[in-house]
Amino acid sequence: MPDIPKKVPQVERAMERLGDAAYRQMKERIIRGVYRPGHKLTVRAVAQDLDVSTTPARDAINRLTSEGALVYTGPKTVVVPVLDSTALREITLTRLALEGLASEQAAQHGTPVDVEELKSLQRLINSALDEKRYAEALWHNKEFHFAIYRLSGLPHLVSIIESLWLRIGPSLHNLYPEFAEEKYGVRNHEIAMEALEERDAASLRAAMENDIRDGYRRLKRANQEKEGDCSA
Amino acid sequence: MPDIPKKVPQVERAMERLGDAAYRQMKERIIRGVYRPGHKLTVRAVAQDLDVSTTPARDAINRLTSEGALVYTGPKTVVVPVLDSTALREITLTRLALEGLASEQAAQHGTPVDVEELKSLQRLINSALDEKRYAEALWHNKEFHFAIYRLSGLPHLVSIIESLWLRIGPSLHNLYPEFAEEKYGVRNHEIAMEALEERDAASLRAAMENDIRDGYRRLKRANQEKEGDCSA
DNA sequence: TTCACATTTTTGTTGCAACAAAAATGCAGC
DNA sequence: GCTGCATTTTTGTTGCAACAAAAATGTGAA
Repeated sequence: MPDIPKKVPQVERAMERLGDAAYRQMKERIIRGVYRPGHKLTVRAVAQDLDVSTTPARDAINRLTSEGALVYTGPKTVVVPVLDSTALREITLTRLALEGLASEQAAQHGTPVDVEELKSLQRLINSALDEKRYAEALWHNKEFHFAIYRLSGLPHLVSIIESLWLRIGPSLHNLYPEFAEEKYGVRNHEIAMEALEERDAASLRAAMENDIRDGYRRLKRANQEKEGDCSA
Repeated sequence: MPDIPKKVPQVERAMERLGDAAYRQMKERIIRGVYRPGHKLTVRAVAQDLDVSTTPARDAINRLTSEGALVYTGPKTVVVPVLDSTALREITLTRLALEGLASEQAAQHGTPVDVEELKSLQRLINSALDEKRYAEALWHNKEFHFAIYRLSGLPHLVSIIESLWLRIGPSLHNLYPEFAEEKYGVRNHEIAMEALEERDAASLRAAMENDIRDGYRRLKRANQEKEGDCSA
């Protein structure tokens, strides 16, 4: 008898599986730019962070890795990916295609109720910006975009777009300190809402594409400055 | 390091983790349409199938699930998703955007060597079709497409396209019996190769889009017939 | 200092057992 | 035949420990 009966831990609550919860929380943190690009993630550290055992933590890390949200830099080291300017450009290109498509489709399904919801989200963005709660502004910005994309009625597309946001999320980290000297994309959002109201697919797509390009420039600049800091 | 120390990592070849191997094999089977849509997957069955313990099997299933390649139909049941005509259309729409983009970019980077490789792949497709080895033809067809997409130099984009193929893969299962009365997309492939040779981005994109649309029609028809069988 | 090497620590992986819950099965009663 | 309910079987989840391999650290020499 190699093993003595082990003490079995009982988990009373488990509506959501621990692995899923860990995955979801990690995902949210990555999209929010909580982790600095290059940050190393270890199974045990994540487990301790989220207060679960190693199994769900490893589960979450593996899932995020096979989605490209995390990457291997060595046989035993998973890190939050560092996007160079090439990768940033590539993802932006893909975002333009996908989020442009979603916007176009959304224009055909939007209702006045949806526009109201967007306006409400925009108010949240504005007040967060006014009070310099940039992380919150960024989060509401994400919700604004996805509220539109969901209107497309194309759930597969939306989930793929989400995986793209997962990849650029870490770059937002560099944005935090000196974020948003000017209002972040407010004008584009206003145009987008107007276009949605008028069911103008081309305009909505253009507005969203503009917003994406705008964010891209901001991100590129922030990353360049960051690289400058490191090499200097 | 020009000098080689005595403790050299002899086994330089990547020791693949069991979880990764399981994931990769499952992925390949799904893309190839080995599993019938609706097929239920259990941890223990997969483990026995791939001759690993439950941990790597569960790992693979979880990863595929969070990528959308498998879906939950109950709290404890993961199945190969059944695509209805709406979902099929949505994925095709997304494929057109993404694979169209990849094709355009590929046209700008293709070399004569690449064209030769494509021709060689096309020969494999043709001979497989001639000898009615349809599964093989389908596989080479996938390689043909991705050989082009990889020329785009956009690895993120390619990996996202792969996740889309993962979602339509199961539908290919319905295609197997009466597959390919006519030659599958041969004409489109020929045009694509010609366009690549001439670095004609628009033509290459058009050819690939045509191929996708062609496959879509075929798939739609096969699925309808399948549904007809079930309800009859 | 810097480099190379040996030692220690950290870390991912894997198999397994026990549990809880879902799915399958049996069975009685109609 | 079918339906509803209780029982049995199947199944996913989770924590854990042992192991191997990689990373970190220490050490000493030039």
